[in-house]
Amino acid sequence: MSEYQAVKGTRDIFPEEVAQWRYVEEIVHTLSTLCGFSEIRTPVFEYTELFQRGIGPTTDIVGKEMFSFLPDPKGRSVTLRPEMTAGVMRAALQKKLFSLAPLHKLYYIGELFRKERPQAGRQRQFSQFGAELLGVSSPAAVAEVITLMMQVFESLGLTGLKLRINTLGDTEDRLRYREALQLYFSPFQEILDDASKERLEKNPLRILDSKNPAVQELVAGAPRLYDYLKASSLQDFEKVLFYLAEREIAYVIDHRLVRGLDYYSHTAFEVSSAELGAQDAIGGGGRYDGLARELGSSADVPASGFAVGMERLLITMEKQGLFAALHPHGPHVYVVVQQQELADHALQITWQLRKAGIKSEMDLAGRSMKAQMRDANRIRASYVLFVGTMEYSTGLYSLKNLATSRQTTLSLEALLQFLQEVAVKEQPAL
RNA sequence: GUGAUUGUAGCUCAGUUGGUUAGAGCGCCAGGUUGUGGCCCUGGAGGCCGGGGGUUCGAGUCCCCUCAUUCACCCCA
Repeated sequence: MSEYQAVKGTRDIFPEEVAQWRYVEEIVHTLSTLCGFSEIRTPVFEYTELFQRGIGPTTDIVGKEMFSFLPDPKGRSVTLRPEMTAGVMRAALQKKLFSLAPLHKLYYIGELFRKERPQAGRQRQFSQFGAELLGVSSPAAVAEVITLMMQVFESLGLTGLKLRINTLGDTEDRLRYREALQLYFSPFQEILDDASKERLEKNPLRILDSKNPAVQELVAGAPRLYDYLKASSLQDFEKVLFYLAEREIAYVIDHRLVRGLDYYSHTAFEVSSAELGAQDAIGGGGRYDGLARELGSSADVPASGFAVGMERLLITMEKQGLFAALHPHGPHVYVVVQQQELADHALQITWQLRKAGIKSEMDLAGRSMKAQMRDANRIRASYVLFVGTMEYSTGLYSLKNLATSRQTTLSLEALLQFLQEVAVKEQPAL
């Protein structure tokens, strides 16, 4: 074991796996663009207050999971971003995007940081892709982001995902419901665990998704938010469901789905994967009409969005065998040199091939021909080009197809022409 | 933050009631074939047995501490 290892909760992604990431990222870029979203990249750290205000001081993320530090003794505290939405909204407000146009559709792929104990599907540094639709508040807008998210899953070939959806109503609805909940739970102090008691004061909605069996029994008899929704809120939700049904997106309504972040209102949703173990949420999101005001905006900027955990997505895809067809190919040509005196000549040819756009490789360690051949085989080269005294003197080179073991002798010009032709045929873009 | 789990070669793992120089398979390197790979055969390299302390004539094996891993809780992607 080496002296240094990756920091707890972080990991390295080696080339083979990077190919999987690129494949997924490609689809995210393509589909997001197709749906009219443009990419935004924001800093990995922000002033700590942004998250405190944006995510909410009662949340676990802000309460105990942030990596915060002081860049200089007199400086303001900054925090490695634990989620994306607050930063994106901040950027949009700072740039005064809404004075240019009322509506903005942004998407992102980026790294996040949360100080939690690592476990299956959970790291301290992880990645999410997501989209934010800023400036409109409507069922169509929520349906738009959900559809994009599900579209990505579908394009990747994922199956068996479960989309749960709920409505949290608007601020008024929730305020009335909140009181009802407090009234209902208050008599059961001895049944409630410590966390639930605290939530009873600060955010009683969160008691609903408690996993404590005793608490769950209570929750079963609790009043339903549904009954406290005003007609317009109910209509709003039903319209969202209508859009989903129309697009043949399967969902289940889950009245206990609350989600941990304070800024949600109306629709909230979550997608889980059976492949994931305890941390089975692969993506989630909702509508957050109040966030902009919370961040100091003088005007309302209603919004909705989603975020998908890249690592969890990749794990699920791996489990479902969706990377099987993804085999990164090696160089097109491996230049094998017979004698070390000819190594420079071989190098020169290798570079000629590369200049002609032919992916080429050569042994730089001065190993035996056998070793070079084995290497060519291992890195899955298509052809081997032999450079020996014979080739050097005649200018005619032997090219061997490793798959068929057939070998031909060609001049350098003919070689380049041939390889360029087969290269376009055999190496389609990723 | 809490609980449990596992640390022996690059990887997957053996290692008997504590007993000499710690093993296998795969991988890696070399040779068999001094101009030809995958298969096969032969050989080789590679281990502070996670780290520290203790018990013992003797510790990979037993005890304590520590670090790390993994899984779960909490919560979330």
